[in-house]
Amino acid sequence: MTIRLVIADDHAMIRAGLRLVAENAHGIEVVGEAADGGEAVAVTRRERPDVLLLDLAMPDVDGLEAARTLLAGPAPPRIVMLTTFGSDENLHRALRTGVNGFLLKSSPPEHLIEAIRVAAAGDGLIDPAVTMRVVASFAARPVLAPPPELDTLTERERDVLHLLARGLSNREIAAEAGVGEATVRTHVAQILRKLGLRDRVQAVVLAYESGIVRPGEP
Amino acid sequence: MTIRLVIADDHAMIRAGLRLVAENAHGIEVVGEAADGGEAVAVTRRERPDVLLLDLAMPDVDGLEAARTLLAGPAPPRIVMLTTFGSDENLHRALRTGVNGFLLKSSPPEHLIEAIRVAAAGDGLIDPAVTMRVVASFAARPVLAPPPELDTLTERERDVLHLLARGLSNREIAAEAGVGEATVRTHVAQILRKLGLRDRVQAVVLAYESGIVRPGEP
DNA sequence: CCCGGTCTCCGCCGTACGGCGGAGGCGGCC
DNA sequence: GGCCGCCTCCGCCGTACGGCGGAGACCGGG
Repeated sequence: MTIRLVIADDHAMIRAGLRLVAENAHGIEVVGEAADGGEAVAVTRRERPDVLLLDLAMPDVDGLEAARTLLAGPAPPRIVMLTTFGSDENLHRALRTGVNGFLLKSSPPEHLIEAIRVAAAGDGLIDPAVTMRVVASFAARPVLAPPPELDTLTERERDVLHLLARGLSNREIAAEAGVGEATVRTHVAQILRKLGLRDRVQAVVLAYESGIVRPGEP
Repeated sequence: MTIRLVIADDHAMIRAGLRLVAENAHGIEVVGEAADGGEAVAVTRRERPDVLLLDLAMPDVDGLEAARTLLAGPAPPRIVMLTTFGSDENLHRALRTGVNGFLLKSSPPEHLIEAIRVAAAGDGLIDPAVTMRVVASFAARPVLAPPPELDTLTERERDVLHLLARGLSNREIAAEAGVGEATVRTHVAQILRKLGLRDRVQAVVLAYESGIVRPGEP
């Protein structure tokens, strides 16, 4: 079960180098090449490789665009994104498309082989040189700036705050929590008082900013 | 320039195994061991290793707590977090503390050696088996799925939405945007109508969920 | 030229919200 | 037993909010 690989890069020289590295490894077979994003999509759809090695910056249709197109389509390949410079922009956008690998061209060839094998298995590999930036994007957000007197809230009040932060009205919160609307009013008032907020809108903002609720976590 | 390593794990057997693996590699010297988080902090502060290999789940003070303590202190070590089970909770919390490595115990020993070397160099390595979950946590936050009719908002309406999402009242938005309160009311009403929302609270929620505003980005 | 969209404002009106004070029940703690 | 915190509710009241309809000004395009 050799890994079928397509290489996409706008520089013929680089393609040749990548091909050499890939073919030198056991169990990897290069089944196609492409010089821009459009070709990459076409060749990938024709050859159906296990893994697509995709340069990020290419003329015409770039790697990101090609990745988006392929990953949105049927039976997408595993994609290892390759780039010269690991800017935050590139990194984040690549990760958002859902690639299985993100490598700098400055990485040693073994990393490339490893990334291809990892991607073929459905796992993922991020270049160690940029991994800490990914980590930082987690650390930057949250919880390091601990919610001020948030632990002064009682359990019930935290419940209400969670529902509040979903955009529910007092009536809906009451229904959800199985209590009366008057009770919810009391809780909300208490929350606002304890946290020094003016209204429920500010409570929602605080909930997101403090990490009590996170985008995409229902 | 050998890498000085401290190993922290509550199971003596595991510690012995990790020590064997580490000492079998060239350029790594084990200078200390710890059986819980408290010890890990103490030994690390005494030995000042380049890298601390830290089990996540330990009695008393766990690995996360130890990592937080050390990373908040002076001259923190590079930390490689080790865990049996790569739950999302563990992963996210570890990354938030700012560790340089996150490895599952099911990984091959070479990965461990690689992670230690990478961490010592100040870079980072995330276990390929969980990397796609990290990637997914980027993909989950869209920009890829921008709420459909969000682009139907006019520029002014988007301005107002941004201010709205900061928790401002109509009056404050008016002052901030340099228009009358009545105008803001019109814009807000229009925003709610276009996006099919009931009130400003839901607008704030949508703003965060859709990535129009992000926690920590004023 | 007139039409459509945007931005700016106005008034009216019903309502959800938030502040205030108060009350009863229940459990833990001294 | 007494105290205190939490949870549960109630009423009163002022206000910010949101829906509705309308208006004038500007600007671009058909």
